[in-house]
Amino acid sequence: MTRPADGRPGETAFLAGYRPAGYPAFAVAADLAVLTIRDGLLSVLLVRRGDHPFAGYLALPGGFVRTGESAEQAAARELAEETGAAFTGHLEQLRTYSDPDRDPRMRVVSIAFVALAPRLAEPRPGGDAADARWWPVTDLGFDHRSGRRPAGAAELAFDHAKVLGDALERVRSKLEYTTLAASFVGEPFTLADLRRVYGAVWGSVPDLPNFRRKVLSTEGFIVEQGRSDAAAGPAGGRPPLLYRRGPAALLHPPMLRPAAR
Amino acid sequence: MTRPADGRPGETAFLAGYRPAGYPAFAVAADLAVLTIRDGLLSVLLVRRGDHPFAGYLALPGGFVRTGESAEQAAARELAEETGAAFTGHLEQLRTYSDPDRDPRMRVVSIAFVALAPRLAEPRPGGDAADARWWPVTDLGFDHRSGRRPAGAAELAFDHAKVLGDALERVRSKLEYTTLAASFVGEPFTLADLRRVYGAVWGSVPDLPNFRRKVLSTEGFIVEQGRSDAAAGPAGGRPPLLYRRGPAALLHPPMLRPAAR
DNA sequence: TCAATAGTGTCTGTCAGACAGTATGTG
DNA sequence: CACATACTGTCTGACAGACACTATTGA
Repeated sequence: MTRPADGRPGETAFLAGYRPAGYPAFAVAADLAVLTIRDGLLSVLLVRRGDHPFAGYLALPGGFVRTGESAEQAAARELAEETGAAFTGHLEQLRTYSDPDRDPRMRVVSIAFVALAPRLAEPRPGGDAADARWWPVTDLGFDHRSGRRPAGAAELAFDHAKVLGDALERVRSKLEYTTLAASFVGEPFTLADLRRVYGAVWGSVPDLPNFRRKVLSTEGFIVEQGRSDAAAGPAGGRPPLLYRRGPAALLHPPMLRPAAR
Repeated sequence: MTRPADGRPGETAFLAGYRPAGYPAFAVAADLAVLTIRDGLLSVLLVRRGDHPFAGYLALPGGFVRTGESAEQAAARELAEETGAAFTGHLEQLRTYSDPDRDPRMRVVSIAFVALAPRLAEPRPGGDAADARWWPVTDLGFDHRSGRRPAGAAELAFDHAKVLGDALERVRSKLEYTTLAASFVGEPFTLADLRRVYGAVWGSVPDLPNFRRKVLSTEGFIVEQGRSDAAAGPAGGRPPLLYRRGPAALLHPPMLRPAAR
């Protein structure tokens, strides 16, 4: 992106003599809303904080951005530390939270990320987290509509309740116009698996025939992978066709969530 | 958002003894992509940099976030400084750019914003900007589709070409599912004015009868304000009805840009 | 044969694309 | 009157909602 300063006359000399001055110093954190579907419930990975501030509170995993790495790299690093393996799912920037008093210790700007993953192994504790585990977002007081929470819901540390609310709304709306739902299921998956993702995220499952028609008619959303050999349900039933994620990223036209209409 | 530490046992004492240590210090900037429609062209406010680094290059206006203010407050302050008056249009966070070498002086994280405004008075120079003026984005090599630019287009300072490309894509897509287009026109406006906004942002004007039907049938998008008394065009013609922005923020279902289908 | 899960066909209403037509102003 | 701009009516096809139906498995 940025060309070397040598291409710009006089700049190298300027930089050699440059001393930063007069700008307030900030710590910069990368915080993660890691979402997955567990037992049909949209769930988020939270850590129980062991140290002040907000000792004992639930918090989004995260950490400070280091010298020499971007916020995206920091987020990927945190994610790998938290889950114990290189992360291969979907990771995107959400937004940045910069209220002056959002951290009582000092001035910290938090660049928040959303990560979507198929059901992962149980997380292992890392950093200053006393423990880390999955929480169904409904257990935290988040509904499927607004992302706002009733008074009395479990309090999260810092402004993480707002961050998580924004993350949920981002995901709910991205299911409408992208193929992101497929990031929530392990491969290969069935159409019923994929439909359950929409049910968990939106709070209501789309009508099955219409859902099939939409997904199958969207070129490149999913790719058929053959029929499972011997994978009928526990109580019998026709074995489903299996699919993998396709190359398409966008849905045109979008699939609007039921309540929105 | 954050409750006072007094509600959390032991934290006040912890904070009294706390000394920040071990975290890299960053400068945090708020940079602005201020967009408007001028002479039917989507245009962005750019400053010509007077000082190193990138002396002589075009850049997005912006500045460092100060102690005690959020990035949003910093953006609003910069905007007011740049335009010479309190800003009343639409201002939203775009995303944060944090590549380690995006600024050759030091580590600077840039929180970028998009501002939309009706045609403003000519900007007045401020800060380290040698001068500030409006540039049609097509003159900068941005097309109406991808936001990516051909090699050889006028170079912008830092990573601002990427920021501006992201801003343009944000606006193009937000016109689809929000009523944001009305932020680009001064009140009162005509339906033809509003339609020209879509034309300028998308690169092709929507079909007029269909556009009218969509806009007028979306409750709360615009509010009729009576007919202009004596405002026929220079060559005559029927005087148009006048409108103001309505309370609705979202379009359901969305109005998709022509090329997308 | 039954229960259970997978998958299909089809009617209907809504809405966007296309475009021909009407209304109301100025010179 | 011509002309320019504003505005309306309507046909059509694409597609989503709703829901009744068929298919294939295990017990």
